[in-house]
Amino acid sequence: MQWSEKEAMGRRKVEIKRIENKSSRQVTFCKRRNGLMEKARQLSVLCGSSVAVVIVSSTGKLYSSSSGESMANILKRFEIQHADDLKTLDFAEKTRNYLSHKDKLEEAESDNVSVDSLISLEEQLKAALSVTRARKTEFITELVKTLQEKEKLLREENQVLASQLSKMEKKRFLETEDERAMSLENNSGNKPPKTLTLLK
Amino acid sequence: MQWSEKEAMGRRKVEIKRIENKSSRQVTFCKRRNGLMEKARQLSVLCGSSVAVVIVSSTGKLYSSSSGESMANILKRFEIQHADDLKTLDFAEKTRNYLSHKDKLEEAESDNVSVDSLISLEEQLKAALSVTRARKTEFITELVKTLQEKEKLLREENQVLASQLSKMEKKRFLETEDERAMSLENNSGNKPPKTLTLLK
DNA sequence: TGAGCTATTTATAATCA
DNA sequence: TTGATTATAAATAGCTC
Repeated sequence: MQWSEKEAMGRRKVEIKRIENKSSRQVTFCKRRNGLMEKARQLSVLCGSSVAVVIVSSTGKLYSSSSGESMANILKRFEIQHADDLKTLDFAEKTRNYLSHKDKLEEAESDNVSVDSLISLEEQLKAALSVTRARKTEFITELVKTLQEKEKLLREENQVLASQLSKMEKKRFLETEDERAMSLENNSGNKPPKTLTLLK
Repeated sequence: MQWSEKEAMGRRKVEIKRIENKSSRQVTFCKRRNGLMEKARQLSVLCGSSVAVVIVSSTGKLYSSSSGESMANILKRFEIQHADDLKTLDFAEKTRNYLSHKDKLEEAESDNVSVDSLISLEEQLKAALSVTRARKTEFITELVKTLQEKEKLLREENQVLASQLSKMEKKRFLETEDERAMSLENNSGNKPPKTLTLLK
C-alpha cells in the first residue's frame, strides 16, 4: 500500500461543492444516487409515507424511484398541490367569460353526482387552494382535456352501439316482415331501445 | 443520565420496517425527511445533477425539495420520459375503470375527435382561472364534477346499449335456430357486433 | 467498469433539556 | 412541541483489485 504524502490517505472529508474530476464525480454520483434512493425507501417503510425521487444526471440521464404510492400518484399529488401558482395573469383578461358560463354550470349542479371519488377530487382541489399557483392552469387544463376526451370517446362508442342496435332491429323487422309475408302472421311490437333517447 | 437496563441505552440498530409507535415514527419521519433532502441537495451539488424529492407523510402532508433545475423542470423531464404511462392516468378522480378501457381509448384515439367542445371548455377553464381564487376552485370543482358525472352516465348508457344488443342477438340467434329447425335450412353467419368487444 | 475495502465522516435513535 | 446531545449505526471517499 502506498499513497501520496499530501493526502490524508484515503477517506477524508469532502466539501459539498462540485467535484471537478470527472470520473470521481461519476463514481460519487452513482454511489450517492443509490444511497439516496435507499434512504428514500427506508423513510417510506419506516414511516408509512410515500417518497418519490427523480434524479437527472449532469448528462441528462434520468433516474427515479418511488416507494409507498406509485410515482405517478405521488407526482400527481404534488402537481395538484402546486397547481395554483402560475399563469393566472395570462388569463386575467378573460374574466368576463366566466359569468357567461355560470348558468351552464349551475344547470349541471342539479344532477345526481356519485360519491367518494368526487369527494376525493374535491379534497384535492381544495388542497390546491392553500398552496402556490404554479402549474395549476396547465395541469387542470390537461385534466379537463382528458375528461373531455373520454366523454367524446364514450359518446362515439355509444353511437356505434346505438347504430348497431338500430340496424339489427331493422333487420329483425324486415325478417319479421318476410315471415309475416310468408306466414301471413302479424308479429310486430318492437319498440326502439329507450336508451337512444339518452343520447343527444 | 439514566436508562432502562435491558436497552442498550439509546442508539441502537433499527430494522427497516414500519415504526409502530406513533410519536417516534413522527420524529423519525421528520429527521429522516430532512436528512433525505439534504442528501439530495448534496448529490446535486457534488455531481452537477438535478434532484427532485417529493414526500407524502402518512397523514397526506406533502414535502418536496428540488436542487439543480427547478422542480417543475425535473418533473417535466420525468413526465416527458414517461409520457405514455402518465397519459393514461386519470388525474382527477382515479376512475378505476379507466385502465380497463385503455385499449379502447387508444384505439379510438386514432379517430377524429371534435375539438370544438374542448376549446369551449378550455375557454371556460381559462376564464375561471382569471377570477378570484375561491371562485376559481369552486368553478373548476364543479366543472370536473360535471365532466365526471357525464362520464358515468355515458358509461351506464353504454352498458345498457350493449346489453340490449347482446339480448337482441341472442334472440335473433334463437329465432334463427327455430327457423332452421322449421325449414331445415341452415341460415347462420351472424357475426357478433364488433363494438361489444369495446365494452368490457 | 465494477466490486470490495476500511478509515472516516455522517446520519440518527434514544434521550434529555 | 422543538432542539440539543451523544453513542451507535450507516454511508461513503479514496483506494485496490
